[in-house]
Amino acid sequence: MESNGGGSRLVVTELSHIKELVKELDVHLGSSPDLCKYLARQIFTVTEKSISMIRSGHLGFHGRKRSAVGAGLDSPPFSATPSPLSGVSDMPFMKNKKRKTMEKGKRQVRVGSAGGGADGHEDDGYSWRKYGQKDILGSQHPRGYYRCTYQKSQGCAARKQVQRADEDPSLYDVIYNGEHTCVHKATAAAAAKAQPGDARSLLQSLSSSLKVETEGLTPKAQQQGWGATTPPFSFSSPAVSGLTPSTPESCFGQGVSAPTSLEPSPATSGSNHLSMRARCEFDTMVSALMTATSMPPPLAMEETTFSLDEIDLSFDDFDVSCFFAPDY
DNA sequence: AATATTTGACCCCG
DNA sequence: CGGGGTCAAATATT
Repeated sequence: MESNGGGSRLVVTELSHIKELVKELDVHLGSSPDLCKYLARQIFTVTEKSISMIRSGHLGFHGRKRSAVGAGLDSPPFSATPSPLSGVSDMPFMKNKKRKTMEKGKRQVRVGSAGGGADGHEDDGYSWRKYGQKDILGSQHPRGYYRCTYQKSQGCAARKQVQRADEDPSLYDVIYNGEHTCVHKATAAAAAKAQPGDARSLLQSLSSSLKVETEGLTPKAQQQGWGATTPPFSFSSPAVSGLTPSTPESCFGQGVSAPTSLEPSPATSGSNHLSMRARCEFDTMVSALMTATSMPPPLAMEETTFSLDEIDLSFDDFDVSCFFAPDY
């Protein structure tokens, strides 16, 4: 449906936006440990790099494989700013409306529903549980109230409100309230402050985040957990396989549970975005890993440099292995 | 049986 | 008092 030219431009636009979001995150994150800031900066850097890569045509877009991105997996574990997908506009909407200074700690975004399912809105990467719905005065559509699924198990206080826009039913206004304290966000924290020697947890975080990226694309194996089916990404490393996560589920409440259909939606501009993002995440995590473990002695990466093509490949095979050479 | 959603009641605040 | 956010019992789903 889309030409490659327009596609890449779209990607650039998209990434630029992510860049903006990250910038904002960097600001809003003033209350969090500066390590998070560091991570945010990393993401920013990588994003920029990616953009320049695309600009220089370094990566020809093989517009193959319409990986259904209908359910936009997004918001990397360490991103406190949920950024659903395509239509995220920070809030330049709400024109001459009586802007009621939003309380601090709230973030509002408008997202498009694209292929998020005939009824539902976009999946932002977290799993939510609806706890209420209310008709709002002056609004045609009711407002839904959600809280993080892990509020009970992990005390995650994140909440959000979703309301369909009156003007354009294909858009939703989402107000996020509170930060995620569940593993998803904890992933970042873990990555940031992991002490040397705690590399295994980092690797786990990494793999879990990559898993999140992949999950929505898995035609089969949409089962959660690692055991049963082939994990989206397998990490071959004595250090890791050695400890064999007792119960990955208990370690991190597994990633997205994409309630939205995995139907092969037209995938307007999907795969590339995803690939890019997966790569960005990977890079970020890797650098965090290296930093946290003080690169030199602990871990030495061997094949951590899989390119976009390889990642894309993984979407086909679901069998990409990363070899972390533990020299100890 | 365990979990998620629906929906009216309840509560707080302007 | 009334709007909007949350609770929780009843249902629906898995």
